[in-house]
Amino acid sequence: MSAETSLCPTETALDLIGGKWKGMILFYLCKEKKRFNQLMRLVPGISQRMLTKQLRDLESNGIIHRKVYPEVPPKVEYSLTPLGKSLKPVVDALEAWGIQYIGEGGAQD
Amino acid sequence: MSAETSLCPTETALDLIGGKWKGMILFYLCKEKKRFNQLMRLVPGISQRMLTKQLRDLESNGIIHRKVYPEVPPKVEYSLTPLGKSLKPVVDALEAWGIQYIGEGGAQD
DNA sequence: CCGTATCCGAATCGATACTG
DNA sequence: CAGTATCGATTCGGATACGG
Repeated sequence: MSAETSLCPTETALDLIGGKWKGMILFYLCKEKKRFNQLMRLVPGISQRMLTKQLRDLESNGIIHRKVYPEVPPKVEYSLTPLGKSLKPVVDALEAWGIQYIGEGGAQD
Repeated sequence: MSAETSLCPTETALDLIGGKWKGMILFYLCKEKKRFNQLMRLVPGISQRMLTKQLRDLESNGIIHRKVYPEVPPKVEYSLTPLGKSLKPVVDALEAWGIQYIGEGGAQD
C-alpha cells in the first residue's frame, strides 16, 4: 500500500556475505581458486577454525565449490560457483568504495 | 611475488554495513530520512535495543546523521551523511543481486 | 516518542591440541 | 595439508522495566 513498504533484498545478500570474513574470502576467490592454506595466508588474523567455518557456510549456501583431490598430501581447492560469480558486482562495489574512501593501504580503523 | 598479496578493501566496507541489520537500515535511509519508530516498523523483528545500537554504531562511523528536534513529544530524524550516501552503489548492488537471485518477495529463508 | 539499564541465556570466537 | 575437538572468555541479543 504505501511508499513505505518497499522490498528489502539487501538482507539476503548480506546474510550470505555479511560476516566478518566472508567478504574477504569472496574477494580473493573472485580472482581465482585458492587452496586452504593460501586463504589462511591471505586473510590476516583468521584462525583455522574460523576459515573452516566460513568456507563450510559459503559452500552450504551454494556460493563456493570445494574440490578434494584424493592424494597425499591432501589438496583442496575452493572456487566460486556460478551463484558465487554472480556476486562479483557486489564485491566490486565493496572494493570500489573501500579504495575511494579508505585508500589502497587496506583496512585501517 | 605479489600476485598473491592484493589489497582487500572489502573488509572495511563490510565492517561498516556488515551486521545483521545495518544493510537494511541503510537501504531504507538511502531513499529518505526516517524517524526512529518508522525504522522500527520497517525493519521486521528488530528490538528497540538493537535499533538503537545499530543507529549509534552507524552514527559513530559517520554514515548517518542524527537530528534531534528539541520539542515535545521528542522527534529524531536519521539521514545519510555524504559518506553514507557514497555507499549507495554498494546498497544498489546488494539490492540488484537480491532481486535477481531471490526475487521481489523480499527475504525468504 | 525516543530512548537507557539490567538481567540472563545463547551464540561466537580465539587458542590449543589432536588427526588422517 | 587440511582439517576436527574441546574449552573458556567475550559478545550478542531478546525481554523487561524505567526515564526525559
